[in-house]
Amino acid sequence: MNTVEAIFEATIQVLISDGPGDLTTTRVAERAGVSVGSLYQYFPNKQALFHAVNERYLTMLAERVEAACLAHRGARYAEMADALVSTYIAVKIERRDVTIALYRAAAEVDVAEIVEAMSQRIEAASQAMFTTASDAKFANLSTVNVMMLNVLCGTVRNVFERDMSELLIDGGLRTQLTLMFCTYLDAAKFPPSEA
Amino acid sequence: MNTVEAIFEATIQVLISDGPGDLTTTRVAERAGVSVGSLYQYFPNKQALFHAVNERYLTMLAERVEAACLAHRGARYAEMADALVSTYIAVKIERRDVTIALYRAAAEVDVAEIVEAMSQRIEAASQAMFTTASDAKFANLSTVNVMMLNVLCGTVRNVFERDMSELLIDGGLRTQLTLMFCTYLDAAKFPPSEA
DNA sequence: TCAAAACCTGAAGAATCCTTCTTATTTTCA
DNA sequence: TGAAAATAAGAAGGATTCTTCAGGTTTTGA
Repeated sequence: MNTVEAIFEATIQVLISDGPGDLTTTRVAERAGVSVGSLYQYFPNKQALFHAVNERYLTMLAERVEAACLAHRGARYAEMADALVSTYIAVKIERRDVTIALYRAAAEVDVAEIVEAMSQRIEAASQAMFTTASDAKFANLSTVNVMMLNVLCGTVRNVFERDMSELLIDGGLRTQLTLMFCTYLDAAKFPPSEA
Repeated sequence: MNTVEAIFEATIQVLISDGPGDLTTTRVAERAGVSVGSLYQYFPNKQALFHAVNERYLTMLAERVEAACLAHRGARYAEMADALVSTYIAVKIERRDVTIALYRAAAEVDVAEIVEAMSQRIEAASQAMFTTASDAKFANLSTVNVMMLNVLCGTVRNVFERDMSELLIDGGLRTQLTLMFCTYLDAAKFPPSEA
């Protein structure tokens, strides 16, 4: 394994086992099996390393969601909602420990910028998808779309941070969130469905 | 002002201006206009101070939500949803800087316990309220209720941390979240409304 | 082959930070 | 009033941490 790769992985492992408060250059180097000096050969400082790890993870997340949105253009809106929710949760659940570790570390000001950038990528991809829904047009899609993504990201984070395993393993979160989005989208449909 | 009170307020101010990473006993004492020695007269260590500040804030939040839930028993479920959303957002928006500062500081393991305890208080109060809805019974209220609160807490946090001012000032967050809950509750109603 | 470049090492400097402890001041209350 | 208790002050100890640097080892490529 590459030295840089080892450092990346070690950073995540330290984050998982010791938390962001105990993420020290010494510990990362030790875990990566290299010296502190080597670490500073590739990263100008601790902050840069931390930034890189977060950027990598969030970029991967954004790409996966973008791909899913692209793949569901022209589908029915209920399928779109399910795809969005399912993909997002799937990525997050794939490496649960990493997900939780990075959620905890997200407090740093530095990370906020990355989160913002990736949020906008995802929002754009999602909105582009819903615009092509085969069975509905939406009145104020922009607002609705922003809401859904805030709800999706926020709720998933909350569930992970509270470690509500039941909701994750039995798919309850996915099912309920999809249902919620479907009813919400239905209400935003244009022209409105007669009730 | 009390010394303890001054220390509490100073802690929040340091959290707001310098962030949780630079929350030092020296800085807090300085800002509070007391010596470090005095700080340690009231709190055994920095952690305890931090814990106390968070507990105080979250307890207040829980109490306000509980009161709102109690006040809306027997109402229509749409009104309940609005009350829940409105109250929660109102409390969070009242002192926006404090809200944001504590969100950022919530990464500490110590805080997770308090968050969990308060979440359960709020969940219980909310469920008790929705049980008394005058215009509907809900099939699996427990699941629906847990979902709504995760969505509420998660989404609001997301919006604050991303600093999406538009959604807060024009009431868009409140309106949309309430609408989403109403459509969701409507789908969970028993017996189901004919579509 | 062999010099230059790249890479690695780990001790040490410089800067903080948490916490304690001794001393001083103020308040309590008998 | 006056002594005991409570409160306050802030310098200093002890422990970490980030980062640099001088000097080795390995790889490259001509």
